[in-house]
Amino acid sequence: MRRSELYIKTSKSAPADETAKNAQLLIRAGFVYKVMAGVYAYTPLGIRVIEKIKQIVREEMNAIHGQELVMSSLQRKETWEATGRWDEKAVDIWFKSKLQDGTEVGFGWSHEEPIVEMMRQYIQSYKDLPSSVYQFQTKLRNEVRARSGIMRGREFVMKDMYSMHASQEDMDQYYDQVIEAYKKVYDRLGLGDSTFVTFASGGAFTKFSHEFQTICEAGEDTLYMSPDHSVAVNGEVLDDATSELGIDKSTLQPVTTAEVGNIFKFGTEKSEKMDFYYTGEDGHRHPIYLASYGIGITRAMGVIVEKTADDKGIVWPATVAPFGVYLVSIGESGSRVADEIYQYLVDAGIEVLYDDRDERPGAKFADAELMGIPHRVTVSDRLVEQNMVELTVRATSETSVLTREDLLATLR
RNA sequence: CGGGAUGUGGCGCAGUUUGGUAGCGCGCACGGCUGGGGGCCGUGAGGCCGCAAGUUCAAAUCUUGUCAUCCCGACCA
Repeated sequence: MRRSELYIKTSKSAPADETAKNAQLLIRAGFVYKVMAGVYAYTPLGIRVIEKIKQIVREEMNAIHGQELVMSSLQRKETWEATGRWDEKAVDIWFKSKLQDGTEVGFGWSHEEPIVEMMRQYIQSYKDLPSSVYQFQTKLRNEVRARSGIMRGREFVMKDMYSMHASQEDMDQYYDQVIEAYKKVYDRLGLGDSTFVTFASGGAFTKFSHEFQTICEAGEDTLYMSPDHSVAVNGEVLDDATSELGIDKSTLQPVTTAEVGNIFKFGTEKSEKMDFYYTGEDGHRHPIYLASYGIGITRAMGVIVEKTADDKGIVWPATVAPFGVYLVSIGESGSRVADEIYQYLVDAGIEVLYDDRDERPGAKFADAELMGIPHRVTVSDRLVEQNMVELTVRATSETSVLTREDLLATLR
């Protein structure tokens, strides 16, 4: 894409009403637009990152036989009444409204109950199990207080998956498979080294859940970790979990983390409440074992920014960067040759953001760095004389002068 | 929902204490110079000073209300 055709404009200053680093940088670099507190729109640049993250998650969920679908944002009151969660005393983050005929509806903050209600239509026999479905959905949550930029909004993109099983053993086995899939996801997002599976509060249906927590100063949680990182417990269940695991609490050290995923087993409790049963080989009806698995897509995006940014701006891992290359043209012959290089790289399947604007070099360099594109390729008059191009790595500032063939080989 | 702070061209800010006809930087438009780190010069466009009521000859400035935003806390499947 040519920069001259991209409407995005970068800014030297961050908006005064944002203090979160992720929001400041994402707004300055033109990835997001703030609509109101906790609500952000994503620009053409921003959705490229979201789609990259989603695709990684999609591939890993498909690999464990998850089937993608999309539920609705509008939900029925009756769907939630069976489990008592329509009540605002049970769930205090509901957005609710009414149809013109007075019918009450809710805006989806979760899709647990709606998924069960829908799957009931399709799953009746042990032959239909196990099954696992997932979606990417914009969740709407009426949080009393939004904060931390895109890390905790009232509207955010989440991947939620639900698995259904005939037995506890089958659910447990699949649950462990999901943990491994999640680890692959966080590895690919560049967060693997700092993300840990932790014991956390189980909420309404189980005693403990597992959270995927990434060490991040901007996070809201406190994790207690053993020195070898083999045990990680969320502060909210520290006493319970350590006694259950037989661990001396004083050996664990606190770190600030951000929750980037949460998985939990419902067992059969929710199925029983929602009349979600299957007929077994024995001809009798049995409740279905359910588990649920979430990944905050937009939150992960915010965490990546928080963790990788330096004083010049964002530093996207190559796996989620909106473009692989930021191509800078300098001077007249530089621009002419940059046009060629652009076509050359695009034809080779490389995603290039080509800064073809009539701007001074410094402005282009600053934008390349602020936007966090992994590689900057510079084509200037003086490089054209040598028939060479320059490659600069965003993360390390390492610079090399190459032929265009070597450039392509390096980028691949 | 409790506590604190802030709302002034698209963005960042000054002006409010001591009321007197709104200013700076960035950005934007036009012209020129420049051309490897957000460069320079000139000209110009753009503002119901969050909104509403009140005090006053006169309100960005004082009073009251209200809305919004941020931070801390509580909350957070």
